[in-house]
Amino acid sequence: MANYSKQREAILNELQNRCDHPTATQVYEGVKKVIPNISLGTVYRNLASLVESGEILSVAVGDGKEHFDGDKSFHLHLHCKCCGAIIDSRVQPDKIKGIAQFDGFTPETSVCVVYGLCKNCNKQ
Amino acid sequence: MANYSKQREAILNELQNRCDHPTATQVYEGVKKVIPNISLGTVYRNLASLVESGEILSVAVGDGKEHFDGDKSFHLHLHCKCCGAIIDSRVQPDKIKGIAQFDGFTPETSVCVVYGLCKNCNKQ
DNA sequence: CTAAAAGTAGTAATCATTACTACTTTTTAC
DNA sequence: GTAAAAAGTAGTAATGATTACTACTTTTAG
Repeated sequence: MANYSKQREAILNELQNRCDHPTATQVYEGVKKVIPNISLGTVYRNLASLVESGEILSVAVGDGKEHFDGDKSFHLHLHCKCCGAIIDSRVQPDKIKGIAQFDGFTPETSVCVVYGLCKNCNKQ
Repeated sequence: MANYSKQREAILNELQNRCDHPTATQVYEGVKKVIPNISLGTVYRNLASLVESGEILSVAVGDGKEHFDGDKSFHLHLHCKCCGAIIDSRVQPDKIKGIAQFDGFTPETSVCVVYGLCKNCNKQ
């Protein structure tokens, strides 16, 4: 079977055993406890391939870093522009504008991105 | 009045006169036609302050660059993982999962981020 | 078992973004 | 209007996340 390595498995495990949205560096720090001499490049490569294969999600909030999420169920990400926290919210997407009353969060703007293949790239 | 400069005005203009989602560098290239010796740092600084003041939106799709959007009305961003295109869609957010039939786009995953202030930062 | 394929560690390079400094424009107070 | 303070800018250097590269190790397929 392709795509096996204990590094890849440890990275996926690390991500599924935590409920936050770590960056590549944070995943690296965590996995190091299991595989002390793992390389940061290996973490980046495997995270990218796990996103590609749909096993994890990539969350871009605009802080210059890519964050990763092991929870693939649909939920909103509340991003605090002050402290940088990323908070999960189970509010349905059609309620985005009325989100204020939930989670003690004051929303200002929201951006939704759907990932996939456009018409042209589909043909190829 | 604070916050005035012809550079800032030209940057806002550039963004509102195009219907795509340019990066800071692309905005820089465009504004250069009006103000040839504008500095890239000035573009970054003003884009950040325009986002801060809510005059434009920042769109992070996870390609390592920050994109900007002069259209503040709510709409989805369809991001093609193959060619990198960012396509606007007027599909309502509660229809995200049924988006396939629109726009000739094949969706795989979607991530929504709401920007604002969390409970703790609200208090300060 | 053994050669090809895939994956890895470690390091160097890339590139978007930010920081910094000396200079210019705008604002404010008289 | 004018002069000092405040805000903004150009240009360059620095930072930091991510990617590329190379020699080496592990896994897979026959």
